[in-house]
Amino acid sequence: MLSGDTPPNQTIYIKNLNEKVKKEELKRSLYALFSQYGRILDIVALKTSKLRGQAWVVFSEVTAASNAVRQMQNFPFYDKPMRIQYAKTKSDCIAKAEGTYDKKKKQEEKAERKRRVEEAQHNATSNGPRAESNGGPAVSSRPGRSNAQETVADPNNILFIQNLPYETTSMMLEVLFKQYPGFREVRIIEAKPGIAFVEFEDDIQSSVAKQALQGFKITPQNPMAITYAKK
DNA sequence: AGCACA
Repeated sequence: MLSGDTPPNQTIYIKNLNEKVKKEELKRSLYALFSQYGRILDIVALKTSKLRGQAWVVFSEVTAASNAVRQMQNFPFYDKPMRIQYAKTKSDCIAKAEGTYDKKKKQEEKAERKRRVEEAQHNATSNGPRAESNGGPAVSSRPGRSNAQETVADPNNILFIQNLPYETTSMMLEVLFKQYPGFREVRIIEAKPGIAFVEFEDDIQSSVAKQALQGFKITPQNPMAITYAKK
């Protein structure tokens, strides 16, 4: 069964984003990463409790969105694999451009959403013999075993770089990575084009570089995918 | 997990 069950839309909806990243930086990075698929008209990201960790990227073409959904699916971005779907509704900026944007209708929808939230809250508090929130044993079941985070490698002072263009040299990578403190060396594997290992002194320093260069494009087709090397 | 337009 396919998981992306929403019909194509020129806007993509991204979740599982790293919530620690500041909004402006997040937008910039998303722009850098996704502009390779087409013209981006808008990026929406809110940090409200309900909307943090999510973003909408509006493309000028549905085909661009489709490629982005497929090709960037699970792309490691700020240490977390992106989950990408088509947006459920048309973005305001599109409706505005089409002249179909109806401000009044929009306000009604917003008021309606708000109403429903308040109603739900009202039901939760005033009404019914609901179990109150003071009795819970605070389910902090962290069962010693790491329950399968789908093979995301633990932090490591060595980074594993994928999706490099064939013509990448270790010198090119060195220029990029040595701007970050703790840089030690680059190792490219002649027999395996497209990948490289970059070593730092410790995993804090490697993490900084990893985050900074995640998605960096040596060519427009090659956003780097950086993960920690396996131990 | 969570679909908005600060």
